[in-house]
Amino acid sequence: MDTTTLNALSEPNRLQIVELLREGPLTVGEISERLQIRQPQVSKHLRVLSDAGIVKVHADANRRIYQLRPEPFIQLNAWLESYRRIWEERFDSLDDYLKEMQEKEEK
Amino acid sequence: MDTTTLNALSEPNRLQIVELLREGPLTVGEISERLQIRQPQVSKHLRVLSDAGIVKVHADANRRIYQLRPEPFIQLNAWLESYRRIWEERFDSLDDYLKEMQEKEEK
DNA sequence: TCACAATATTCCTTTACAGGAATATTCTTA
DNA sequence: TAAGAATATTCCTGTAAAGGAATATTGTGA
Repeated sequence: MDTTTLNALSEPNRLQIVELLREGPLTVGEISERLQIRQPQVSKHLRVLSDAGIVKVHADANRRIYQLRPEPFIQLNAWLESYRRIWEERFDSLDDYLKEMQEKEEK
Repeated sequence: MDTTTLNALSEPNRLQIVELLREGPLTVGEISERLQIRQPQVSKHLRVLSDAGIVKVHADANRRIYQLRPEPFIQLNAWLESYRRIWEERFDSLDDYLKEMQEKEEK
């Protein structure tokens, strides 16, 4: 797992943009209006999201339509899978660790 | 979704620590050694992870055993769920958007 | 071609935060 | 109780990055 996706999503305004785009593609102006963020900042955030591969652009006249790309989410999901055992695990792994420590000390 | 979890995970060294802890609980010293990061930095990163609720500590003599907490991962997974339709969706949502735009202009 | 609309970029300032080094704290054991 | 582990904290410095304001760019339609 590389941190570019997480990093891009960790900025509050950027996360808001992503959550908004979850409902469907939007123009820069629409995003700016809906979120009450000035247009230049929206463009900058979209740039970061685009560089991270989280959104893609489609030119339509002099508008730019932004939409989410599925890949990073699929990737994130795959990464999370490897942690699934942590919350499905019935036994307390801390006990295991302490037992191990004890065994080492007995040697 | 709040950004504290994402923010904590977006730092490369911190992510490494989390990935290491995925295998089981570890001491500060063990983390420091395994990842070749100086102890004070490890402690600092663990502090951030702890504040974010990603890890919990268990005192054992003068050692501190850190281990992952499941909650943030469960939460992250739930959040990701809401994006699942994006990558499972068969139809191209961009086309829908363009059609909507066209309809609006015809009015 | 010109004026305007939509978007991107640049420059500046401020703030958050990571790492280094040193030191403080806490616990154990001899 | 003193010394030494293991860990946490503090202070400092450098750097990345976010927001504001202004401006550049690109495309459209008259």
